[in-house]
Amino acid sequence: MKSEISAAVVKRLPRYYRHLDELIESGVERISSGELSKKMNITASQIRQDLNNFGGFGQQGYGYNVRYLYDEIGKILGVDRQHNMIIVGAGNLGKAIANYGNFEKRGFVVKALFDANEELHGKEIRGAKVYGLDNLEEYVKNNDIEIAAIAIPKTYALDVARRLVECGVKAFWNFAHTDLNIKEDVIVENVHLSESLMRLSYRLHSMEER
Amino acid sequence: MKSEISAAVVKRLPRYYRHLDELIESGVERISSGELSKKMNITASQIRQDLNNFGGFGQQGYGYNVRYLYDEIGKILGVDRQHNMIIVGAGNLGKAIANYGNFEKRGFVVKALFDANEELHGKEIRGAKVYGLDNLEEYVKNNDIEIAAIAIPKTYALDVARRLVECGVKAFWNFAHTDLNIKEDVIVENVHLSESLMRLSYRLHSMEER
DNA sequence: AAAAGTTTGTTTAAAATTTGACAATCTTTA
DNA sequence: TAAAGATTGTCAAATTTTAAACAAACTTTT
Repeated sequence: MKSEISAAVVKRLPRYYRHLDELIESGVERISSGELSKKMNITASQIRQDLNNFGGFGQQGYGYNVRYLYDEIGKILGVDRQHNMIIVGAGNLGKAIANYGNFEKRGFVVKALFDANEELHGKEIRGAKVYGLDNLEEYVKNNDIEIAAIAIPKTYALDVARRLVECGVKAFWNFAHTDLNIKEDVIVENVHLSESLMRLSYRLHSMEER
Repeated sequence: MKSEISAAVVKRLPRYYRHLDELIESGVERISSGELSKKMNITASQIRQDLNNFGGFGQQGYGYNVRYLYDEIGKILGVDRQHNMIIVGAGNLGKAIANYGNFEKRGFVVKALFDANEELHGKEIRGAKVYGLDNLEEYVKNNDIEIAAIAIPKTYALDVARRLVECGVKAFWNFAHTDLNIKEDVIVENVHLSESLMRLSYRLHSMEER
């Protein structure tokens, strides 16, 4: 069932979640697809169809209960559970991710960092220790790690990822500038910052040329 | 003309660019859409159609000249020119972006950072000084700034962005967890890390349930 | 230099996504 | 409690995106 949900829909889900969060903070208790469509700049039809992939969360003549919908989407996204995470690479980016506390609110807990640089070993970032890469396998096996953020140069990324797959890591949050083609059942969510910046650049120039 | 290129195509362009870069590094001089399709895990048909949006870069019976194609896509993306950039927010993320040298290779030059925290004022990160937010308008007007990276809490993001639009900034690289709805002709490229992580989480759970 | 083999650019078909429309059903009003 | 109004869930149409197919044109081989 769930596996039939299209990537296009999945991509929009977190955005619904964020907007519903804002509505809760504003004290809004109910909302119609029409109102939400104005706030989010998408069509009401799309909202209704997206949500219906997972079940009928609304009610005719009333709309959607904001809190209920928020919780349901949270469950769908899996942010109602805890996910243990490690960060490979304690450079600027790795540190930035580790320091960002908001992920923890959504259940993503950074348990440890790993780095080749010996000077960093033993240091702590928001309660998470930095270890050497030798300790990788042992730590992952003993600490129920589901997710690994990859924040190291592309040259090492695939090697490390393969090692992690061997000890049971099923999902990668990949910041390295390379595709992590491993196995079919390993999940890779890419955050390619330089690609994002190039898209920005493209749009900047295509604007000028009109 | 250019404005008719679909978002789906633009999204793939930087990936082509990266793979061509890898090919150059490996000393490969020519490549067919068929070979590239294997390397990139997309269909050859899509590659040919994508590239043809911008002109005929290949030759029948030969394929594509890697270096030439790389340079042409570079021009299309606008990475053959320099883009001056500022970073608003010199926290962990702002610093990480500023410290990452690879953007500069593609013509994106971080000229300065801005932060509310007075302790940071005057410090330098890779040659870029940190200023107070009072100096924002003056600096942007005098230094030909095209792009602003927004790495501050969502509460302040829209205010700062509006101020920057007033002084001529046309493009935002937005890391704040909010939509920057400003004007039609202002470009916003979002990097919503928490949304990315939630998509990862969704896929992790939808896997388990199969 | 002719024949065989490649591979592009482009056309056409298929698949996926988005939008529009409306009956069914709930809420609110009188 | 009945009528009016609102809004969902869903079906059908339109649009967009992807994939397949193939003639045209180049390269390589003989």
